[in-house]
Amino acid sequence: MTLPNKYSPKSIEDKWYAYWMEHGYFYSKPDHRKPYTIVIPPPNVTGVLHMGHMLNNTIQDVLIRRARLKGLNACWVPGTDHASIATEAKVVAKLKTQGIAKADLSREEFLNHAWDWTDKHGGLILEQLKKLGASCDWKRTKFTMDPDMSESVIDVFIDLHKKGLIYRGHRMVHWDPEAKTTLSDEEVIYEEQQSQLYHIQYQIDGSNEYLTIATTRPETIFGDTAICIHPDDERFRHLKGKKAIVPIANRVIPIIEDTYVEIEFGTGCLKVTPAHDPNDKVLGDKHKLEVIDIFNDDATLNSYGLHYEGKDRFEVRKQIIKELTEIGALCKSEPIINKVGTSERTKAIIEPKLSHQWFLSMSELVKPALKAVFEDKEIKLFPDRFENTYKHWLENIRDWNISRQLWWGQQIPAYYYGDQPDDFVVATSAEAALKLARAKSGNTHLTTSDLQQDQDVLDTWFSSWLWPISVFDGIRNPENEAFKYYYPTQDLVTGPDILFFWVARMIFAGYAFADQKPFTNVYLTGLVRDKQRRKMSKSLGNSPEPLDLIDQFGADGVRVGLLLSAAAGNDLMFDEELCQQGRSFSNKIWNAFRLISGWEVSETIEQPEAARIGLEAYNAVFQKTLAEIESHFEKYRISDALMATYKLVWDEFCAWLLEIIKPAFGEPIDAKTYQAVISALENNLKILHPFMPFLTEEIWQNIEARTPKQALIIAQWPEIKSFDASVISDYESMKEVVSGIRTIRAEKNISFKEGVSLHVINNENIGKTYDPIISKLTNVSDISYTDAQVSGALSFRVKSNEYFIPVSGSMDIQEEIDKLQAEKTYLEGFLKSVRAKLSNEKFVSGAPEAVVANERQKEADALAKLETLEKGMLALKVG
RNA sequence: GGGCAAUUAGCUCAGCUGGUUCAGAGCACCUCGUUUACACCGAGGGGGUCGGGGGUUCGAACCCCUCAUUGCCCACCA
Repeated sequence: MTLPNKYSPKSIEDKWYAYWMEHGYFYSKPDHRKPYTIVIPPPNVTGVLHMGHMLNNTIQDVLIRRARLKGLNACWVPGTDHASIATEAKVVAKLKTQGIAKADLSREEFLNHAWDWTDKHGGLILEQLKKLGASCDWKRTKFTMDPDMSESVIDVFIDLHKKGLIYRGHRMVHWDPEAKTTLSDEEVIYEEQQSQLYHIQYQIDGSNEYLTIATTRPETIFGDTAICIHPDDERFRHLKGKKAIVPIANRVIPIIEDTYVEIEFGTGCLKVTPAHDPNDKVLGDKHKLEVIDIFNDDATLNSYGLHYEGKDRFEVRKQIIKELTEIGALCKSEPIINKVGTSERTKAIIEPKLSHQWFLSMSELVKPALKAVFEDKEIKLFPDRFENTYKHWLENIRDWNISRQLWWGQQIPAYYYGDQPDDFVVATSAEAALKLARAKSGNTHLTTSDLQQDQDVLDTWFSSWLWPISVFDGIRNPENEAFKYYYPTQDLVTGPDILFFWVARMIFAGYAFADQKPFTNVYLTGLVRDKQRRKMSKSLGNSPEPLDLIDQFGADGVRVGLLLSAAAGNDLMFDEELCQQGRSFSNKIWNAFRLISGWEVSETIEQPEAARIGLEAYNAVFQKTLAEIESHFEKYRISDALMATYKLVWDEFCAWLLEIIKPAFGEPIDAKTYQAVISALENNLKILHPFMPFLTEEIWQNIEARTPKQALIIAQWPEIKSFDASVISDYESMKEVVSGIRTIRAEKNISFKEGVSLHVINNENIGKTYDPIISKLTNVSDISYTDAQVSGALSFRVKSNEYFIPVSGSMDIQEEIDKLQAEKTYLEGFLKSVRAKLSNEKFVSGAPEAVVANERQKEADALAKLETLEKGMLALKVG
């Protein structure tokens, strides 16, 4: 069998993914094993894969594959989210290109378009995840608008309404004039912007005096229903109880007093617009002011805007400034930096708007979620600093506006039967609603045609907060086997940007509807940024196409590249070079396998001593590393786990072990060594598999023919065994010796082909165990032990041992002496500092015994080495 | 305005409970190398007063104070 000298992932990846699917390794059903469950953060159904998905799904796949290898019943539930506002916006935009306006469609027609779009594009992202190697249980794929999922949402709504936690309220909410819907507090992003603060004069009614207010929103003067001053403000004392005239509108409004006004800010006078500012609304309620809403749903002015009716708010701002200037009402304007709320989805500037909306009361739901993290500690966040953020948000939470003026989503199951705000009932169907409505109204003549279902849908997050429960049908059918087995799930992997939107709310839902936490560990990834720390975005064009990367570097290479520098919670500065490193690593492993597979095995030759010792030492190193990897995984330090694996395979396995056991060119290898190295390779493939599933399966299946039951994906994680630390420490000393010899060869340009001899003054009394390895790796023809300095030789020291390599011809004695002198100077300094510590009474008495003993050991070692050095220098000078 | 975090080699970051992991890793860089797995390689090498200042301690990258810079989250000041 001849293998290509480069690993080529393309055909191999598709082959093994198909094989895994064919044999159902991803599928999970309840059995006697312990479950290990992850639910995917469902991407938007019409979304495409971006680097953030790549990172966070790679991590999930690593966790799932590792769990599978460790013998757990691993179940990774995939799915998609209907993403109400985002999807609806896309559908509206698409219809627009076809010349169709949403307003011209009935709800039903629009939803047909939306479903068409979903069927056409939906799930594309899941297909992309397969290219990455994601081992999801595809049979369990869910969509947040699957009939059973929607039913769960409605059930929960009705339940919460019954409990009085969901209520309808007339409140000031965030209005997105572009999507024409309200948004929750979390969906509003505040952005700083450069604005103007306009000073506008209002005439005092029945006087020639003027009063000046300051505002950033002059277009809202049409909604003014008062002017507010501070009761202690001397400047305006004489205006108490008077009225002012709104310019242009020429309406007369009262001048009120409230301590809310900052005397220092602006002019100390505030215009009050209760319909369009949350603070003004509070003032308005307090002082019983009139509320004048001047905007249409798209933020154009309505009839209250007089001659500006029908014009957009920002257009009106420009024009009204002009008009105010012309009539002399504008005294000045000054630049000011303020924050404006924008819609997370449409980027439109939010308009505060008073309207009837549905709210979910949060104060009770929050309690168990705080307890779970801070008292019972049954949910952990990684990194834990996010727990602070979580706490702060939970403790300051306000009621959740869950209604959206959209069509794409679960329609609110409220049915109106009359004109009063209270004339509605909540029920699963119109029929059920009718019964309730008749009972509530006392009107037995009501028919379904008298009922009008609420036109709004629920916030997307009102369905995704149920995700870990509803994917197992735990809302509708809490006693079902799957739910009882898989819930609560173990790990959740997601970005910190949806900590509030999703993670916290899932915790609320878990305790509220399943009486249990939804998951135990939350791993928060960082954001993927580009080299210049910019966020990756379509508009910047700095986001690589994930599938192209996979094409170029292989899925394994990309996975490794992403994980190498992705500590939990840390942003990832993505650079294709990382993927290159991943690809190189794939290639390195591939070639290690090529080397081994090319060996001819002989049953008759004996195992060389070097191989025996090398394997023994390597196995100890493997065990040590395995323990480190376990510890990294326990702390969710995934990139550290990968790095430990990387070094084990590249350095310990390839660079040291394979070189040690490698038979001479054309010679066969003994069977014993071969078996051992195959077994070592297999163990490596197992620990590599979570990171690099395709390559490892390919090599695994190439080592020997395997039945489907023997596939690597379902193999057993290597057993953890104890190891002898002294073996490792001697092995490390050996490496230093090898390195010393190599340095001399490199410095003196002695070719590897040219054999050299090595003389050792064995002060350390190290056994000769490793001599065969030293000989083999450095082409040392003979090693002799001596007590005396060797003249005409270059030397180096490992611990207090001294090593000499005689060189033919002359050598630069002075250079050697200088080298020794430099080592000596360093060592003397070191010794001085160690002794300073040891002669310090407080250190000796204060520090733990082990630390003091350690310092004494350092002192002894340094002294021994110094002696060696001095002897060496003397010999050089004499010689 | 409040809170959280970060600042260690050219870059990205480890450094977990203050002391044998104590100044590290990977990449990049420099020199050398067609040795029979791999140049997506090998061998060797250079490079940091651990952001500044102060303190606690026998001992500080690590704890405390302070300043600076950066990032993130939260907050209704027109």
